[in-house]
Amino acid sequence: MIAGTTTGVFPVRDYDLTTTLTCGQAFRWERCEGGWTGVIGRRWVWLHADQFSITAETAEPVADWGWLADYLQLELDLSAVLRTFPDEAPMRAAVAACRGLRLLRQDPWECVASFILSSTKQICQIRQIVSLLCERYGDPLPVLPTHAPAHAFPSPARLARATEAELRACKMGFRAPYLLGTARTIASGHLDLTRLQPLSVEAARSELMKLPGVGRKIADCVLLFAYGFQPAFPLDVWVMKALRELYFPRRRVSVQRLHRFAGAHFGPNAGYAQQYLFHYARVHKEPGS
DNA sequence: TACCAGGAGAGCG
DNA sequence: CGCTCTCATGGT
Repeated sequence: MIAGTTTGVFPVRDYDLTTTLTCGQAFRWERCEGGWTGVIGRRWVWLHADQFSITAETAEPVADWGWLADYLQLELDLSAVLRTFPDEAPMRAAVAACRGLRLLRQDPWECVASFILSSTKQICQIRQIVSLLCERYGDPLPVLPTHAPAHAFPSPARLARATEAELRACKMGFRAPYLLGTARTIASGHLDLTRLQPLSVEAARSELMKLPGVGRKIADCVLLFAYGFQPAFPLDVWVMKALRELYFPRRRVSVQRLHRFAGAHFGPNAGYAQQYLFHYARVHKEPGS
């Protein structure tokens, strides 16, 4: 006898589901009937939230909701994280603008593959590419009646069997050989993403940067969004611009110096602070999504 | 139209 | 080293 239910209700505080799912850390969530549909691992799920709880509906009975609690980081005390941010005007403004923003805990392979596709792409385009990739190479998943078909994120082995031309047809352009090379490296067992968690952040970063198409920035995204390494501080064009304007006005500052500043200035949850600065910069300077 | 987008890697001096 | 150029594609 299998105990299980297709509906889970989880009490939360300070959790803005919409901001969390759309702030540029994950690329697969779609608006649906006042909530969001997406895929976590090999499970399709429909999420909706009110002020006090998040409700999840799945297509198949769930006996243990740990996978969802882990992905959404439901047990994290956000206020404790925010208290570690430096007490200063820029961070107060960012926190005020991003109330309830959380960091997810994503699958490392999906995260590294997605961010390889992210380089010099707008978030809406990354979403399109990832969507095409899943549609064409991901296994179909059961969904609730009346919902659109859903697919798992394609495995490294599946993408390793594709050709560069086939991947380019998913509109990823020059990123195709990077994704293919990384898929083949993972599929061959030459690099095992499941063995990075115990490493130091520096060691884990240098492992990730062995993958083609993965430099410092993408490695830091994976360290932060998939493994939860808080010293990881992805420095993209938005965050660099924000740091320069907020902390180094009218001065020329190298990327290396920005990294050193971030590591020293933002405290034990620097990665979290980074995502607040990223989203703050985008919502205040970008008219569209 | 010109410029930009959650960059990385190769080639240069 | 650090700098510049290229890579593909689509949005603004």
